[in-house]
Amino acid sequence: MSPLSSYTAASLKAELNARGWRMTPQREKILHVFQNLPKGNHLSAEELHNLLERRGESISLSTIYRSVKLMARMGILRELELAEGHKHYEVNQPYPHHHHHLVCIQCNKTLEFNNDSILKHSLKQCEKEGFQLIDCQLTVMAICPEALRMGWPSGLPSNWSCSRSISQSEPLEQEEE
Amino acid sequence: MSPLSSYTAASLKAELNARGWRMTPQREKILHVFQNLPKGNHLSAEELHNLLERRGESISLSTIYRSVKLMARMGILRELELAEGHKHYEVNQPYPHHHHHLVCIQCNKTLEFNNDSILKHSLKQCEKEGFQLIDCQLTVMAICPEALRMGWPSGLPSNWSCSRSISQSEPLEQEEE
DNA sequence: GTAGTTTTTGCGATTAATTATCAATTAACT
DNA sequence: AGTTAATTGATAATTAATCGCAAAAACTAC
Ligand SMILES: [Mn+2]
Ligand SMILES: [Mn+2]
Ligand SMILES: [Zn+2]
Ligand SMILES: [Zn+2]
Repeated sequence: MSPLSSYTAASLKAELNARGWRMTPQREKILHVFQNLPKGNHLSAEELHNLLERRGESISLSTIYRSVKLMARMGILRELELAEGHKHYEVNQPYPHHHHHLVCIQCNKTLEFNNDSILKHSLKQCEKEGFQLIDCQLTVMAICPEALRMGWPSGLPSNWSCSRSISQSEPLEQEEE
Repeated sequence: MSPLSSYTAASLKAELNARGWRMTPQREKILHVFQNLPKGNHLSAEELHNLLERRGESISLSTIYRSVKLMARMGILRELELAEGHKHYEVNQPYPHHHHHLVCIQCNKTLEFNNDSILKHSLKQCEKEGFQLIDCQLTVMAICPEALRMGWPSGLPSNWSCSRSISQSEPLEQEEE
């Protein structure tokens, strides 16, 4: 099984067993949900729990938490810290399907984008320091067009109002000494 | 006050008052701690609280939480999601002092590194989507040399063991169709 | 500087996400 | 089929962070 291909129920079982762990219907269902999740979607433990509940394939919340954590540690899922106070998960698609996230800190709208050079820079830094790269996540915190149209930052109810954010017209070419 | 310079107690007060908010000894003390924090250090709310406690300048934990959140929203501090289950803060040094983080997911050792092109890529993506950039954080999750020497992943007690992490010898040049 | 107004603080209580405990169940191996 | 150890589900516990409120303090205008 190539590290660039997707997990199947069979390959998940194989990897679990190789570590002395077990395949279960719960783990298979969870894998299935993530494999069929439309591109650009992310699920929190709670959301995954509700989704399965609605489908009549209920799994206890404890098991949900345990499973996504395990699958993240195995490299099957990616654990994301977006801007909502809880973790989100998605299938971990290694290079070249690796992507990053643009998040509106006002409304939590999240867009994905591909950029291979970020992985390249991360690898370079790892090599320089003798680390072994596992994953890299660029999170771009920004304000979406909708929030801008609504008058961000002044026209907003006790929310973000950054007055010294990095200017979009800042010079960006030269290296600092 | 240039957006590229550091905040002083006076400029903090000016910015607070401009928004109808108030300067307090608590906020001044917290600013002072971050301004004198050695490069590469980050503080959680709890750690900041303890640090001030030890110096005999005790501030209630509620106020600590409120203050760092406020100063992050003002753009004075940067709110970091590293690998420890709680937020860390550092002074927000805009370009060209902007930096990113290489984190060992095994021991939480954190190294900083500069890389202007990441900010450039983030800006490009923001412009493409019509967003206004506030901050961007590349978090590189990896295994440090120490953990590797200890035999990661097999020689580790019920911890991370990614078998399909992005290989360091993967081809990285071509674009996907 | 004093008074008035509004924000801020400190305390305790509260929420929300996640983890721990443990008996009952079940997957894997022989 | 029987043995063994991992896993589940239910519940309790933990932890980071927020909330409500009365007292204290900062700004503003006299
Ligand atoms: Mn994604
Ligand atoms: Mn830093
Ligand atoms: Zn938005
Ligand atoms: Zn380490």
